[in-house]
Amino acid sequence: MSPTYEHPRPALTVDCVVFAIVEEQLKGLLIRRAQAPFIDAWALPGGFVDMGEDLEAAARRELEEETGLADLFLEQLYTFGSPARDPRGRVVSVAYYALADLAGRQVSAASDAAAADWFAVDALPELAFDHAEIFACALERLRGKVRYAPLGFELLPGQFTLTQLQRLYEIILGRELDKRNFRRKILALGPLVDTGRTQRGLAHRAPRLYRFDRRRYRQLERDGFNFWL
Amino acid sequence: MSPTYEHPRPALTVDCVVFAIVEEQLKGLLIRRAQAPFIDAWALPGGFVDMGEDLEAAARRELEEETGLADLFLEQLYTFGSPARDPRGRVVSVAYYALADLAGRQVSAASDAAAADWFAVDALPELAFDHAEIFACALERLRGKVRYAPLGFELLPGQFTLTQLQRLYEIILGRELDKRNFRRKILALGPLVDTGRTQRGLAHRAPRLYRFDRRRYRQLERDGFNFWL
DNA sequence: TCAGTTAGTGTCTCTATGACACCAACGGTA
DNA sequence: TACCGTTGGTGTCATAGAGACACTAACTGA
Repeated sequence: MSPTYEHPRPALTVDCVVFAIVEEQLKGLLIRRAQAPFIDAWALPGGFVDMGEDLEAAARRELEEETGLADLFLEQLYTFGSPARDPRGRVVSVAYYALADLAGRQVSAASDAAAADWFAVDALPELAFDHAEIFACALERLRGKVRYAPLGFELLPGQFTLTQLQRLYEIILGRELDKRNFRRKILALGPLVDTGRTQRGLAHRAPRLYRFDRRRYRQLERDGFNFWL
Repeated sequence: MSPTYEHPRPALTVDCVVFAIVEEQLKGLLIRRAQAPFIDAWALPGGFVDMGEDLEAAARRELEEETGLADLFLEQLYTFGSPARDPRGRVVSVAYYALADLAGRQVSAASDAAAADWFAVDALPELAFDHAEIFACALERLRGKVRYAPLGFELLPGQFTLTQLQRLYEIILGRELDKRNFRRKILALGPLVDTGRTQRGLAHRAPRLYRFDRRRYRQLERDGFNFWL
């Protein structure tokens, strides 16, 4: 009844919730808006999707433009489309969440952003649009999915110690875990391999470095097994 | 840099994957398209989102217009936005999946659909656009989520027997379950309550009827517990 | 070399899961 | 009305997984 080209169209944006472990806390990345509406307010990095551009590509582009971060783990979260969510008019936003390993990456405000900074997930400032809702949705997803999918490794550098890994899970899940039980279980899963290297240079006993073997994980996944904590 | 109104806009649609148990099989609902492109091809029910209309509302509207089904459990699935997924131009589609209890509902083709029918999920015809991919995504989600969320009950009428419930899980998961273990576990969870009624009129012993108590389930969920099979 | 701190390891108990077989109750039919 | 066929409903035992728990080893810096 209604050919495509006649239909009135909502505008389409992408928004990204980026998580990282910073200073022993789970934090999210926000930018300070340099434009109206909500000028000077904190918001999620994101922006309009270009014609001919894939949604995920748009999310990656906006993320890099506004924060300098590239090549992160990125997954679609949910699409927010309440008619009144943007004062400029009808704007539908496809939200993504991303995980960054903190290993010395520097975030740099750029493009439409006047500043970019990390905020503890339970101490966010007021956010523009419905971004608080999007953020909450992403956090819930992360906390839920980390229990049955190997997301945690995306927040660590390629090689890491078991203590780091355990701390990471404790931070995300918000409760303490038993060291011996944690190690027993996580090593029994299989895809964690000892690199043979140790981390020297710290005061105290040098811990072994492990890495996560994605090939082995995919194999186990196919055989149908149960993750996890 | 780019005010909303100047930005070129993709068209926005919703598509729905509707599941039900029909003739002891998990089936999905498809419509036969009455319009170009893909005229006469089987496709998912769906269509363009109106300006000012919420996304979920659009999904429900299209579903009712094209199949006559209303008031189903409906949840957002994923948003598909490859630039080339629609030959008419850039069309982004927000996909939903729905669960219908088969209790005598009749589907009726209407509006843009020339016909509507149920197909076993492992014996689908060729589908229009990228609808085969959307369908596969929905099926994977259903099979995954049914194991840790009480989706199964949405596929049954308000009162049901434990045998029906067990059959349902066997059909979705594709494997047989032990009757005694199934009952032990599912009753131990709590939110399943005996209505005191039995289903009479069949040949053979009259089974008890149970219902799923959502209030009680939400309570357990808050206390943080682990579902499930 | 010693003090301080983190890394790394095994056992036991309890709970959850999976395998397994029989009697009960109803309707239909002879 | 009795009996046959079919589905409904129940308990135990053996095994595996999860959680609680404390000490020794190894490194750095003073």
